[in-house]
Parts: sequence; structure tokens; C-alpha cells
Amino acid sequence: MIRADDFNYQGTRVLDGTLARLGRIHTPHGEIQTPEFLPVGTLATVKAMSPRDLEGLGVQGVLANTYHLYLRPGAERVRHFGGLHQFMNWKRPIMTDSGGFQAFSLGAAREHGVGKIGGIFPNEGVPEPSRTKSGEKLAHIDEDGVSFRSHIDGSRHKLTPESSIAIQELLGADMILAFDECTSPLAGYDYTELAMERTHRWAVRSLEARTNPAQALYGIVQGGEWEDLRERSVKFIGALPFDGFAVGGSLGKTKADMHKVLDWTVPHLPEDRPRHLLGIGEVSDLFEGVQRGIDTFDCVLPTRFARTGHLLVAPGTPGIGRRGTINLRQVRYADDKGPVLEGCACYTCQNFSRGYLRHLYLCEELLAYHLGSLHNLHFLLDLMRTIRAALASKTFPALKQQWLSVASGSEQDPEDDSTTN
RNA sequence: GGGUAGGUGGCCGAGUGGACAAUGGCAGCAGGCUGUAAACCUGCCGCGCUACGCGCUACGGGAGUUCGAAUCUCUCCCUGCCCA
Repeated sequence: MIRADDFNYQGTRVLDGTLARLGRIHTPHGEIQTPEFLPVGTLATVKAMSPRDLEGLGVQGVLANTYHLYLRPGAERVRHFGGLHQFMNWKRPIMTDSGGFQAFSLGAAREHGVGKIGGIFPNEGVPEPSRTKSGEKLAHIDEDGVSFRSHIDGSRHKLTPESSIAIQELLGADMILAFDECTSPLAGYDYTELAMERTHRWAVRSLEARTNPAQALYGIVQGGEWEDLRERSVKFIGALPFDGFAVGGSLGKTKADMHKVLDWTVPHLPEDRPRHLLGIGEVSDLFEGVQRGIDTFDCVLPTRFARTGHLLVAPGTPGIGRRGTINLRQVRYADDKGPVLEGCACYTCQNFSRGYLRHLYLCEELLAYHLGSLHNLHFLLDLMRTIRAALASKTFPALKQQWLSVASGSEQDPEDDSTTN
């Protein structure tokens, strides 16, 4: 079994009746206590945060993106600066996504206006379909790999398992991902199966392409929302000599679907290696994922939310919406002298009022994005610390109960489906 | 005092006889966002309703012309600029 020398996972299941586990991932750039949330820094920066900020927050690792860094500034150039860690001055672990997500986000996602989870939002919340003037999609997939039209200048590029791994080796992250295709929730069974099988072949090719054993290579389970596909995928991917595993692809149309996908997959993954859940990170998802045996998560939500004025708050906070945030742009906070979250220890909550932050957001002052991101990341990382402590003390079920029972009752509770469109 | 340009919904600003409750932009309000083409996107934005429709009030004030006026005429008020 090919295993990176400096990379290993140690962990144990800690809760009877669940797959929840406590552990640590050892990497060449230090350890990650798990379960843990990794902020996303697509372009070799967690937006609006300096590495010093991240260290101050206790961030244990970040996730950057192969496709984006390949386009700009270019993998060779990152290499020229000594690799991603030196380039961005981040001394702790880094994971890079393979670019497989962009096959989706620049392809079907734009075309259909969908996200990884959830229903259809026609012409709502998504930019125009990603096509060039001639009507060409920005991403096109075949057996060999994914052909992209750069969203920056329209130039043509192709990512294959081999080139993705080669780029990721140049970037030099501690954990890299096999090249995969993230399928759309709108893709049917047949297409999802076809894409899954192709991703399996790409997984083998990714392993064969790898030349640097110091980087941990994660395999990605696909199969969409179908039980038999997920089982086939986890069986296939789980049997390969990857250093870790990730659950990717469409996670269905609802939270319940996502939970099922985890139930179908995680139990079949080798226990001695870490498991990552790609692109997931709402508060409830973290609890459900941890309970189902996920070790690490990444998600753009806390930082993206922060840039639009949506700040994470604890269950029961007046004004909380169903995504667990309050929207600081609302006029109701105009004269609010209180902190974003009572009792929060973050710099933002310790020093600034909701009213002031609202002012910054309405003025589009840059400090808003910084202070908001600081709070949201602190909130999630603190939650993960609390979760780890609860796992250690066997109080996880109570903690989860406490967070999720109240959290579901948002203020003007828009009851499940009725608000979907 | 003389001349001249102009007064449009919170602001700026189109429109110069019917298709106008009135293009746009800004501001405002609300919603959306889960491996980031995302400091982004969408919707609403005169008032009131038994609301994919109806009523009322509106384009400086008033009076007219007309089947019909933000658009034409008269008059008054106000503002900018130029000359005294």
C-alpha cells in the first residue's frame, strides 16, 4: 500500500451506535485534530483573511483549488515560489481540490442553475449559463478529461487525471485529490452512472500518475443520490491504495438525501484512513457528518456568507434564518448596539456592534468582509472544538440535540418545501 | 431689471399628444448562496385594495386646447447661467 511517509491518520470511534470518531491527521506541515472544518482558499487565500488571522483563529488547514491556480498564476509559478505553502505563507496543512468540481460548476451547474445539494432555482441566485458567445459551455467532459474555456480570458485548457496530479504536485499541498467529475443533482441515473465509472477510471489513473509519495492522495466516491451507485463507488474507490477518501458529487436534493449518501458510503471506507466530505459546511451538516464518521469538511459558506452580511449565530438568536445566520444588512439592526453573537469570543463580537457592521456592509467597506469572515470562521472552528470536546466526553448527542432542535426553528419558520421557490 | 435654459416618482435622469404609474442609474428593502467565474445573484421599490386585476393620486401651481396631455397654449411660482 502506497502511503505517504509523513502522512498518517490515527483515530478511534468514540460513540456507540455512530461512526463518529476523534483523531488526528499527521501531515508534513503539522497535525489536524479531527473532526475539523477547513476553510476554503481557492486562489491561495482565504478571502479577506491573512494567514495571521487564520492562525489566530486556530485554523488547522485550508483547501485551495487546482484549476484556479493553474489558470492564475500558473502551477509552475507557484513552484517557482517554493510551492503553495511558501507562496501564500501558510505553514499548516493544505489540501487541493483536483479541479473536478469545476467540471460541474462551470458546466452543468451554470446550465441548470443548481448547487451541490438541493432543488432547482431557475434564474435565481445564479449567473447566466456559462457559455461563450458561440454558445459553447465552459466545461466539456470526455473520457480523457475535462476541457475548459477559461472564465478569465476564454482560452482553451484541458485537465486530465494526469495533468491534475502533475499540477497538484507542483502546487505541493499536503493532501491532494484524485481527478473526478462532480455530477449535478439534476443528472439522471444513467448519466451519473456513466460519470461515476469514468471517475473510477480516473481514480486509477490519478494513482498511477502520482510521483510524489510525500503528498497524501485522496480518492473520491461518486454515485450521486443512488444507493447502488454509491455502494459500487465506495467499494471500488475504497479498495484502491489511496491515503484518504472524500465523499463528493451530488448529495441529493435534501439534507435527508445527504445523510443517506453518507450512510451508504462512509461505513464501507477503510477505518484507518481519513474521510473528507467535500464542500459541506452548514452547522447541521457538520453535526450530521461527524456523527456519520466524517473527519474533515471544507466549505465556502462561512466566508461567502460573511461577504454578503450573513453572520452565523447560535440557535435561538432572534432573527436567525434557516441557514443559521442573521442578515446584518436588514434595517432591524440599524440601531443595534449589541454584538453579532452574545458571548462570542471573536474579535468582531468583542469590539463591534451590529449597527456598525451593518453600516460597513451598506457602505461596502472592506472591513466588513474581514470582520464578517473572522466571525464566521471563528464560529465554525469554535463549534468544531466544542464537538471534539463533546466526542471526548461522550456528550456529543446532547450537544447535537441542543444545537439542532432549536436551530431548526428559525424565526419566521418557513416550513420546509414552501420556501424553495 | 433684461435675456436664456430648465422644473419628472428619495436622488440623478429619459420621455416631448395616446402603447405612461412613467426607460435607465443610484439609494432603499427583501430573498438566495454548501469541493468559490460569487465584496455576487435575484426580486420589490407612488398609495390603497375582496391583488397576474381594480381604484386613487401623480411629471412645479392654476387655467385651457383635445375623444385623450408628463408631452400643446396661457398665466403664476421657483432654479441655473449670461448681461446690466
